Amino acid sequence: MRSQAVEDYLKAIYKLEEEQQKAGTSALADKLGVKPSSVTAMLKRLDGENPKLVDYRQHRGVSLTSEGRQIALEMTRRHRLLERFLVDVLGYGWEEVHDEAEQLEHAVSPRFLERLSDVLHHPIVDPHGHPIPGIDGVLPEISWVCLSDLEAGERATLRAVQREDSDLLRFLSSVGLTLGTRLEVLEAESPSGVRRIRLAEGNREVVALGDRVANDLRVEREQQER
Amino acid sequence: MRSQAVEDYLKAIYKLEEEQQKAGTSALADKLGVKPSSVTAMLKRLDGENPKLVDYRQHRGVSLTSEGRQIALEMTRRHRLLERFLVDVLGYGWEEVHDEAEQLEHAVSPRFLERLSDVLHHPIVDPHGHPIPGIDGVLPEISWVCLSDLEAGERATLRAVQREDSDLLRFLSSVGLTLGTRLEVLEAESPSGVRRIRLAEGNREVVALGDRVANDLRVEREQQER
DNA sequence: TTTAATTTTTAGGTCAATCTAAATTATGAA
DNA sequence: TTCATAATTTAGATTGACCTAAAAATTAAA
Repeated sequence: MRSQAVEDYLKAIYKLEEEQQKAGTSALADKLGVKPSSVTAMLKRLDGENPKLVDYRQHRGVSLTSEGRQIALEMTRRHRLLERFLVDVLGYGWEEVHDEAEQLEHAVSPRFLERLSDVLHHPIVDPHGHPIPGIDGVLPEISWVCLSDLEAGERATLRAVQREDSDLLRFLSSVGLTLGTRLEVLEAESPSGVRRIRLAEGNREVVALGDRVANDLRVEREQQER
Repeated sequence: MRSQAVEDYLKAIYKLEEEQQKAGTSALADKLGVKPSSVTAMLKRLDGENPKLVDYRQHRGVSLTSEGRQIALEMTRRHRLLERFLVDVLGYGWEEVHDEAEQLEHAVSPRFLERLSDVLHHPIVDPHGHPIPGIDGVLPEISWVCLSDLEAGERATLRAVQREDSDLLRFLSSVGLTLGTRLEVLEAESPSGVRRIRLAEGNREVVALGDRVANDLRVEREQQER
């Protein structure tokens, strides 16, 4: 129990719950890169074991028990602190850290992690802007909105990217859209699905973004001056 | 292939070869904490697979092929660099690092390791004084001798401790015998198996050491002044 | 509401890494 | 050299995590 596989399943269920998609067998299979039949088998195990880590009912999906959520949050803390370490100390790019952290998160001890958190001065977000759960499993509250919620003319600061996709991340870096960058929405919400924004600093480049991407970018709204 | 288990077996065989004990089935079983029958099974696999990682003949022990040694050296590099990191960056004590590194060494990528080596300024010994193999698998040549090779009256500097034993390491720290400490041999080679040395710095404490321990401490001889 | 399509589960297998118990092979002391 | 002891290997099982193919349940469309 508490094998690497178990940790991965709990994390995947947690992520689906977070995205408020209901965690079904095949959604999980997809995330984990295994066949649905394997998922069914594992869910039965996790439901039937002591301690019970998930609530699973046939054909009805699965959810985490509080023990299960506890572990998922711990894994998330590990993952995100490790990503910070990779970027801040080892000089990785933000698009390169995911897979490495994915491996390391299963290997580090609680001891290691707390030392690391000290050395990094207890960061509250990872390199993509995702909040890092505390040791107590509490997520810092952060009130950012989707870039797609902004109207034309609004200004905001890029705070997070909700996708682990190194091509996207590389693209964002290449146009100067890194965390903390201020921007202004030129055109929002068009039927074509294309938005246009302008960087408020540096080269003031204009960037076109698809609607899916606009949905994955989280920004901090700026006070509207009038 | 190249599972955690495989990496552990190769490392264990390497260590036995290094200590010039012949690598027999049960010596390996001991080191690895498994039953001899499991070792036999694994050795057959490692011998029969492509690439062939060990030379194994029934009842006759096992040795590493150059591919096998290559991997064992890589694991050793990982282990020792990670130990340095734990001590130098995370502030672990030298007696606390072994188990943590044991886990991490299987999880870090080559990329990670080279970045780490950069950040640590390419150390050539781990916190216990053991040489760290280069990326090319070459061990830095170091000419240290056993403390037990010294005659009474000789002076030397402690350079390495050849045992992963946290009680021993804690003891050494507690009497001030850390790496780099200068010392003088007061009594050597007595039939009782007890040696007495004096620290050449600080409190100049006199320490009694058993013969097994004296064998595990490596020192750099000082030029005899006369 | 009936059926077709999709999703999920069951049944039965594989593979790596371990185990126990029994059989075999080596070794060393008399 | 012989035989008892110790070391090693074989045989056969187990466990976790996965698979494929077939069966069953759910969902959505006609």
